[in-house]
Amino acid sequence: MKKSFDSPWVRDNIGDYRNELDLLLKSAQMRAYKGGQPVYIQGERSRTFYFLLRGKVKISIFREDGSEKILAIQEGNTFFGESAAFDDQPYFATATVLEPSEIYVVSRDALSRVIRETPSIAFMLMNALIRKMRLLAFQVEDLSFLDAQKRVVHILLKLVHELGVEKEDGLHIQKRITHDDLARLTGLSRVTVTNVLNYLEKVNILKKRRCSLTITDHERLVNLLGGGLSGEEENL
DNA sequence: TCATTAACAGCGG
DNA sequence: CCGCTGTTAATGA
Repeated sequence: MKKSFDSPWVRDNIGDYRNELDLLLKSAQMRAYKGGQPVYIQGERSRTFYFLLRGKVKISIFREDGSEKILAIQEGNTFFGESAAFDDQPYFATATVLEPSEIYVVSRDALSRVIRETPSIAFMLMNALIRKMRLLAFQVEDLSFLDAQKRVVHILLKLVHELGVEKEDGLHIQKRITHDDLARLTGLSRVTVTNVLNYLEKVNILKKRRCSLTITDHERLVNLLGGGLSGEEENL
């Protein structure tokens, strides 16, 4: 078994389905989006879904008071809004473009047409959907069972696994991530995230600069998470 | 006890 | 100037 490192930072949904993707995108329309624009909003009904070719999109759930739970941050070669391809329920989340992006718009009708000719296109989408389902399930697990410190530790492990780069002083997370981002990803308050990060720095597990983190002692970070997570590898 | 909200000050790009 | 961070006080489960 592998550790549950599926990161909310989603970077490729395609895998071995290059040909299927090309066929699908032939019947899609490309649009350019500026940063800050919404692609769709929670509650909207639509018969179109999206493929992010290049750029960055945030998928999140907002409440009336403005608080936000980030479900995923997606970069190039990923699908989003897939629910609209399959049923008539409104979108359950909001998709916001974070930087200038090129996005293909695919209609449900076009999808069912190309699936009839090339059924493996359906498997491509199922593959993307299952990966997101797993990602969401792991977030539900953390929200249900982990305390604040472990939630921060786990998101750090996921991010470092997905985005980590070896540096002289440790594993560096090569993305601009604020304490606020971590709070919205983990369902914690910013104060709590800052406190945990300060503690981890005090005990020499990581170094932080503004918007940047370096893990200097990965092993002890893993130990802080402790056992008990499903899918976690046993080292006997 | 642990975490949250609100508020504010200092830092720095 | 504005966004990010560190910190405190008050409040709640």
